Amino acid sequence: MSRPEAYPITYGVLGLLAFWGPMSGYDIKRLFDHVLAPMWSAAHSQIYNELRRMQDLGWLEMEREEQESRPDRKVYRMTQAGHDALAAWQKQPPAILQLRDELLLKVLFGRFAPPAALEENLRNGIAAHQQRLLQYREIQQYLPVRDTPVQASGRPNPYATEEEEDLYFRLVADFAIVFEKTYLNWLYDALALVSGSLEGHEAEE
Amino acid sequence: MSRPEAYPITYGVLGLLAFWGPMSGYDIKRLFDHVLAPMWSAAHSQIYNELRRMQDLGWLEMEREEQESRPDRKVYRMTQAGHDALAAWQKQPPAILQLRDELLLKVLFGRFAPPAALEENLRNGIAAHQQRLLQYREIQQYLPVRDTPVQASGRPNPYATEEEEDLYFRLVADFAIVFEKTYLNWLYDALALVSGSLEGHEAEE
DNA sequence: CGGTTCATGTAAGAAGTTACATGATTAT
DNA sequence: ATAATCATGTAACTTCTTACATGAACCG
Repeated sequence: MSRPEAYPITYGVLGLLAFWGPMSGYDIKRLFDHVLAPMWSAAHSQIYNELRRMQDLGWLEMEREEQESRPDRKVYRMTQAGHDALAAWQKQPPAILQLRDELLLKVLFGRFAPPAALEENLRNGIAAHQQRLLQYREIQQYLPVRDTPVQASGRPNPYATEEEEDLYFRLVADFAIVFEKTYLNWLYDALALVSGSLEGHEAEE
Repeated sequence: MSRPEAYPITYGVLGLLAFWGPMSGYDIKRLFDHVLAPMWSAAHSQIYNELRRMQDLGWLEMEREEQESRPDRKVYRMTQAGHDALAAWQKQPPAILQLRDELLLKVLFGRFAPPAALEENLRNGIAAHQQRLLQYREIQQYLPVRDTPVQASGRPNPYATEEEEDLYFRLVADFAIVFEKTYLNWLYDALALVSGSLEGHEAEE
């Protein structure tokens, strides 16, 4: 076991299955887009790969649901080995975050940017991150609550607002929001320094 | 030109060459580790690949410096095409940041963690990011200033403290610091919620 | 005597993106 | 009409990490 058999993205998929119960790759892709992205995105191709990988590892079982006029749904369900793997992953130390932000890289070498270019990139960054902040605030209001009990063939219900709330989802949503605020405030400052313009803005508390 | 011929990491290397003047892959690796990491790290193998790629693109010229008892140094120098490429890159819109933080993922699925595991991961995260904050504060005090004029065979001097300071390096260093502070404060809160312990800490202003 | 620095590279694998591919249904 | 949704997959490529490989010099 010197090389790991699974990777962060694998456990992202596994965690969603653990939380919401059995579902198809297509369902997982939608959850990824709503719950994990933009924190951690995944293409559908990658999700299907991870599902097959975990099936091979014995962490998931697949059941084919036949449908008329549409491709069969392949519904994946965790095995005991899958639950064990998820818990074992939680005991391993995570890699330390690398930001790898292209905008930051462009600012770093801003000395070599045509004057208008950096300013435009900063403005676009502000627009994009303002939108994200709004997105996160919406997610925060509709925090996911799993169906209880989870049913075999039931579709996941990511946006139920009643029942118990998950402390951990709340924590991560909070982080996403403070991060975006911090980033936005820095972007405003950077833009002001670069362009010497811009008066009022609205990210800080 | 539907597919790009170069990528963020390519311009990371190119920007360092633009700033500090001609140097070898080995020199660039050291600069990466001090200036860009932990914001954006690169293995030496990757840097050597990027150098060859850019040489093929005509963005760099290589000159071999012979040495006794050591492998030759290959010193890379930017061409006009290289300068043009760097400026052109600055005009392209950057990809929006994805955090992809494994610790965040583990917190998100904290419900499936053995109680002590999450707490330990949070504590280790705090230690790691405290160390980073210190690192960034040191870097901030020794902000890089390029040699003027840049000399053909001169070794780069990343830690000169006299002469003009670069506004953009300062901006990025500032961001790194506010980011680490924000993250640390969140980690403290998360740990407090998860473990119900921990009184005093020292990241907030 | 052992570890770090100097200096370069190859190879393999794992991670992630984008494009290609199909085809019916449903909503605007 | 046409776009989005449902539903799955393959292929190609880029990105990034880790391991393998060599070998002298220098510092403690």
